[in-house]
Amino acid sequence: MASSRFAVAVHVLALLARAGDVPVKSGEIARSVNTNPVVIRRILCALSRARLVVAQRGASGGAQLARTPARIKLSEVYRAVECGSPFSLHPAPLRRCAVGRNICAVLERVQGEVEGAIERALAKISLQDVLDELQACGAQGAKRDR
Amino acid sequence: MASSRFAVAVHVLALLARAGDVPVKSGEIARSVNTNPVVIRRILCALSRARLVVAQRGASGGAQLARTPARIKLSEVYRAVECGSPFSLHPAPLRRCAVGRNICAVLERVQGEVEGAIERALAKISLQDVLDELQACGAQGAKRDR
DNA sequence: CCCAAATGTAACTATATTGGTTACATTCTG
DNA sequence: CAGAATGTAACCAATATAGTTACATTTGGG
Repeated sequence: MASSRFAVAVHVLALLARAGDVPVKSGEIARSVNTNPVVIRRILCALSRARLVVAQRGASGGAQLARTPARIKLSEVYRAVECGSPFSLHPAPLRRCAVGRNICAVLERVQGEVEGAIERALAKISLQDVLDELQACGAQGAKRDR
Repeated sequence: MASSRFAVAVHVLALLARAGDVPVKSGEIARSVNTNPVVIRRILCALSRARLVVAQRGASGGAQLARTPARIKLSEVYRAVECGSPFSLHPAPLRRCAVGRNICAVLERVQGEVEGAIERALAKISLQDVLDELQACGAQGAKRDR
């Protein structure tokens, strides 16, 4: 089961970007994503640990981007909220078999190649690129909603 | 939860490669992988549908590679047994929000980039490469076990 | 020609992950 | 200091995965 945390995280960051420097509350974000505020806070928490957003507690708190959208790469977002590899190794192959004994070492290298490929693909895309595409997609879109 | 089907599939194919043209039974494979024969048969079934192996039913049946190891790319194996994307889109963002309305289209493109990157990374590795690395890893390894 | 052995597959179970929800301690601001 | 927000724990439902049993189907050998 692939998680949707990355998708939600990008959605969240896009909303924060459009809000500029006014802090956005988890409840508002949750409405746009169409989920529960706690789910959003969990994502925000991960993004905050990764230094991509800053959250302010207390009354009139909320979250803002920690950097300009051009300086946030999707690879950082991915690392912040997903586990990394699209497949895992099998637990305990038979050690008294030439294949079973060594296959995991080989597969770990393959796993490394794949993770690197994902990382590089996502490093090419910035949050600003996402905003630009959103703008292009929604050329018909209203400006004055949130 | 990332599945281990790809890892098991590569393990299975390596065993078939080493068996040459003698058919290997799911039970024998299961012993090396250290799992249940049905789990192996499920993987073999997917690999068979992808035309990577041929299975023979009935007494003295079993599975063999459908091609030489050099002509089997790990990208084909991955496609045969895994679902594709390491992340999924979130179900139903709010359509009356400029971001919510268009984010999924943008994310689908990102998803495409990532899937392409995985595909290309795995297309560079053949089953023969895996066999060579197994050999290198297990240079100390016995030849006469299965 | 049948029987043993193998695949293909359905059905069920246990376990883990994910996302949704409630609840609440903590931390701010006005 | 009161209200509002985050951070987080605890729980639940839904789903995916892998393991297991069971069995219909197929096939080759005696």
